[in-house]
Amino acid sequence: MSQATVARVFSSPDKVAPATREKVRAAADRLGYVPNAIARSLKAQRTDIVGAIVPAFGEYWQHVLTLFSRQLTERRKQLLLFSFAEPSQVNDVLETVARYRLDGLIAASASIGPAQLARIEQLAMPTVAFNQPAAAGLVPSVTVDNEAGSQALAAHIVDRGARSAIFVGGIASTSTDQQRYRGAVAELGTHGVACRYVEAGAFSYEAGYKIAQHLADDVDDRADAILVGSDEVAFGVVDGLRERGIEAPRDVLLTGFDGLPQASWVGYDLTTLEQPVELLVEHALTRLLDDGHASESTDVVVPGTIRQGRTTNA
Amino acid sequence: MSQATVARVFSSPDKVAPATREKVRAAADRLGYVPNAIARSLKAQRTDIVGAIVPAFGEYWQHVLTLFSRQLTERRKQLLLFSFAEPSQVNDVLETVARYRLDGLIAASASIGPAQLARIEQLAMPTVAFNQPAAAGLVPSVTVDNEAGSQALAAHIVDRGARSAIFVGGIASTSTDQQRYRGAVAELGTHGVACRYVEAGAFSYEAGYKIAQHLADDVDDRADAILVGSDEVAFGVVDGLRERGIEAPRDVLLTGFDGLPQASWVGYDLTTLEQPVELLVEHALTRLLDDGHASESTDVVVPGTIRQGRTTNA
DNA sequence: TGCATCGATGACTACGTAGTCATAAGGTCG
DNA sequence: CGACCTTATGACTACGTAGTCATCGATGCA
Repeated sequence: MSQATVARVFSSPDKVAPATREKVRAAADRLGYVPNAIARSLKAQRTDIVGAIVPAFGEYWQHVLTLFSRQLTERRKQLLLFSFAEPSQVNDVLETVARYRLDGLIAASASIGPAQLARIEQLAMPTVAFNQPAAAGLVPSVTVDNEAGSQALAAHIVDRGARSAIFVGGIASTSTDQQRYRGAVAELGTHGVACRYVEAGAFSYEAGYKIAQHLADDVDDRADAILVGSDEVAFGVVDGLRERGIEAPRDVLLTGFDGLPQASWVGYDLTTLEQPVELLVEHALTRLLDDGHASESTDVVVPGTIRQGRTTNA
Repeated sequence: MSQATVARVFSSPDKVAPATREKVRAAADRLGYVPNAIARSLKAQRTDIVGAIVPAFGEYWQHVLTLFSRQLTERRKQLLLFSFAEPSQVNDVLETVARYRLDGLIAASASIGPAQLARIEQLAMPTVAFNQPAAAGLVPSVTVDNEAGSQALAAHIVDRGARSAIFVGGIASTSTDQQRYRGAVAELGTHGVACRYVEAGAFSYEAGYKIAQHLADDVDDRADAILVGSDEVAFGVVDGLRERGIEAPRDVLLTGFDGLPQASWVGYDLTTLEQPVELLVEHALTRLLDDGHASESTDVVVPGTIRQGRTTNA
């Protein structure tokens, strides 16, 4: 047996005579031999690994990651996770990413700014920005239609009789927040409904909970409807308002954004814009792995659908 | 400049004269050179990557994974994710795992049976079974103290006046279910309280929701308390019962197990056994990466603490 | 029987790094 | 000022694979 034959048995078995193949297989079993993917990657210049740069927190990202992992497994690829707790860590993370010659990179975080995107560009690694509108034009991107989604939600609450509204965002400087707010304002404007922006300070349950109590205490400034920029924050808002005796939809109409599984939980039953996450992930991976030619438009925007929950049942 | 000098600049900079170092750095910047981690791994027989085999579903695993990723990032290691939707996929996954020469492997799923653990053993890869009691003795493991936790919860509800109880598990054949049920039965037994086991059929919100409605409809078989084997199922149970007009703690005492973030959300405010997940993860990684000598006991069991929520506020 | 063809296999090499050893340049001290 | 030591650098090799090319035996056909 030569090393070459063994290699063939594991990489292109049909090029080896069946008898030899079996002998090699048996010997491998006996000796506990397993092909070395590292060496294979070095030689083949292909790792079968896709990297993902994501924030270390947040229900939404956990949910998305799970889907990426599932779909990658189906394609016989692995997911290498690069998570970061602080935006300041992103640069370090990028340098680490650069060292692994990944087959593709998923950039999923508002903390990845233009400078970082430029660095990614340099790496000459197939990249997709996932739900990060600010990256559009700089890097191929796949995004849910934030503006249209927000417009739909706004139209929905106007339809339910809202004459005043507040938009609760997570972090004002993020492009998702801006797009979602803009969509809401645009639609509400055509109906003569004003909409103030309020910043919760984070994309977290706790931030939503706190800001809701402030809103509740500020009696001068009640609104018919509260549009929350993301589901996780919305859950906090729902609970914070409840704490003050304000219940949706009785006292206020309330919507989220994202369509997390928990939004369907009966305890919240939130009206929200459901992202077609499976589809988004599929688009992202197609773009990353199958494409090659940038023939099609590099920025994909996929519409979401309204999930009608109890919180806007007038 | 020789290749050797360049290598030194990136792996042990202090062995290179400052002037040379800067020249190399500058040239690298100019040419876009980045060290190749794949080649490095091949040579060094060390990948700086830790693998994790986890189910593709479930809030709990998402939560744990996030923590692993965070702690690994601090140790300058990466997390390579191997997720599977069906238990039948585990064998395939294991073969893939074997090919990557990982620095360590986290086996976290009840679907990894003795046969699979034996295979893992063969790989001669540092391994830790995470919250998978059945692996104890076969592979080093880190687990929360399921029995003691369940006992504590049982004592708690007895203290709150429960005279009858039901245990709602996810999947009866899993070792976590069994340990948690056993703990409950043991403690309740000493107080003369019977405790039936009911299987939800999955570790999911939906399973809990459905089983709760069955329980509610079975009027002959009401109990003072329901001990649910995991938080995610418990959320479903809470909502399923509410749907039938049964509210905790008014009509029944209710507890979960795990201590997910959502348990603290005011909407549920669940009494549950909080796992010290940070600590568990730390133990797991220490065992995996720092240890080397199996001097200390290989099976670590860490106690949890009760989180007192509204659902047992008699 | 001789020649062309084809399938199976082996020898060899490159992928990019890190460690070993050798070598050259500079510095110290008697 | 020379023997010795230190520091910086280069040449070389192995890690385990896959692809290229060469080799060899068998088969088919005239």
